[in-house]
Amino acid sequence: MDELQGSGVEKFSLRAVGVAAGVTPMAVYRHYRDREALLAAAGEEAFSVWKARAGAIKAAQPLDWLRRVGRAYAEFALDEPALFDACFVLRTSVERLYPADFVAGKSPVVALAVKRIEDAQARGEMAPGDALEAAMALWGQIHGLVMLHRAGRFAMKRKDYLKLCARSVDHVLAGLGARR
Amino acid sequence: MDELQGSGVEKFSLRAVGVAAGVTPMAVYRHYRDREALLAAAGEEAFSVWKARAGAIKAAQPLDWLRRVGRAYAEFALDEPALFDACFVLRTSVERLYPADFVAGKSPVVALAVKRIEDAQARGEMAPGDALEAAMALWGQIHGLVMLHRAGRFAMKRKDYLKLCARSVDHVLAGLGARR
DNA sequence: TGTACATCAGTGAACGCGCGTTCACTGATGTAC
DNA sequence: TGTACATCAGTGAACGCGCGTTCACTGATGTAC
Repeated sequence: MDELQGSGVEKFSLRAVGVAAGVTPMAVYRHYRDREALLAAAGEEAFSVWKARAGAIKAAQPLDWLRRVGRAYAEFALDEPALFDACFVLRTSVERLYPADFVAGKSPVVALAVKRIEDAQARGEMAPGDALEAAMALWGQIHGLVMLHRAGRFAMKRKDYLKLCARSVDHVLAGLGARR
Repeated sequence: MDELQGSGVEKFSLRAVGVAAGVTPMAVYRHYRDREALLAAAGEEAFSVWKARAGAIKAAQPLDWLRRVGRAYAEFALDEPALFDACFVLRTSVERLYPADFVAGKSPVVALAVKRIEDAQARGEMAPGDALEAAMALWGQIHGLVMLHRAGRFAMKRKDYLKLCARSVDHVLAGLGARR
């Protein structure tokens, strides 16, 4: 994980991992079938880091929670780009498929978001509608801004970038009939 | 370009390009300084394909134009994933930086979008506000859904996926105070 | 309690692969006088 | 009009590199009798 975080997904080789672990690259094969299996395991670990970050968010109001998780998503991408890639960019990791797997609640964070959206809708703080689709719109928004950032499109200070993200997420929330 | 479209960005090697062109890989060096220069040139070409697609959109109403260009963006990603990557994912291509380069109108399609948004605002069809930031929110939305699709998150027919994208873009437009 | 053996983590050399790039070259085409 | 030379596109062998993976191995640790 240190090696993944430090050098990124592209440089993630068995040799590099071996050096980082103070061990011969071949030692990896004692624990994982091959490179793919190791990367999948690293992806699981990376995802649990994201889950911990998302799980640490406490907010009384559903809309606040949604805003904060959006911010946490962007911060995760800025702080741990390699882990973010392992979670949300690489195709090798265990992917959840829209809509089936999300309806089934297999994506823990999306499931939480759907719940908050349904809460907000029940309270009259958001317009009624497909909560899962609303969650995907919010995810899509923050994911897009993050990927554009990753592609080097933003020349902004971290703080300003995060504010821009927040305003964009607010636009989506407003479009979903959110109050305020 | 055939090789890029056919095999994707990852497999884009001088050797593969040589084979595709019916020529020795070394022949490339007669025309380009190195691999990076060739890829940059291919990126330019890819971007002109996107510009042509975007330029072909004719719409009387600004909001219609914005919806259609969003759809065209998703279709471009689905039809020509490698060209899309060369335009919007790779860091090697000539990147425009937000906000400076976009304010200066260096990104032709974003410049068009800003113009339409300003038109719509002037007509009272959108709420007043920072037009460039509105354009980035729209771009972010469609880009995010495209990148999630690229990461294998959607198990949907093309048509249904495009409809989902359209609904998400509409949410953003609604959040930006668009009529209808 | 002591011995034989299995299990285990890790080693180190070597393999074949595809890559970008170097180098000296060939042969055709254009151009100046 | 003919010749000498420069320019040009492309060749083919070779380089060093990092990669995943194979193979046979070593030496320590655990365990059964």
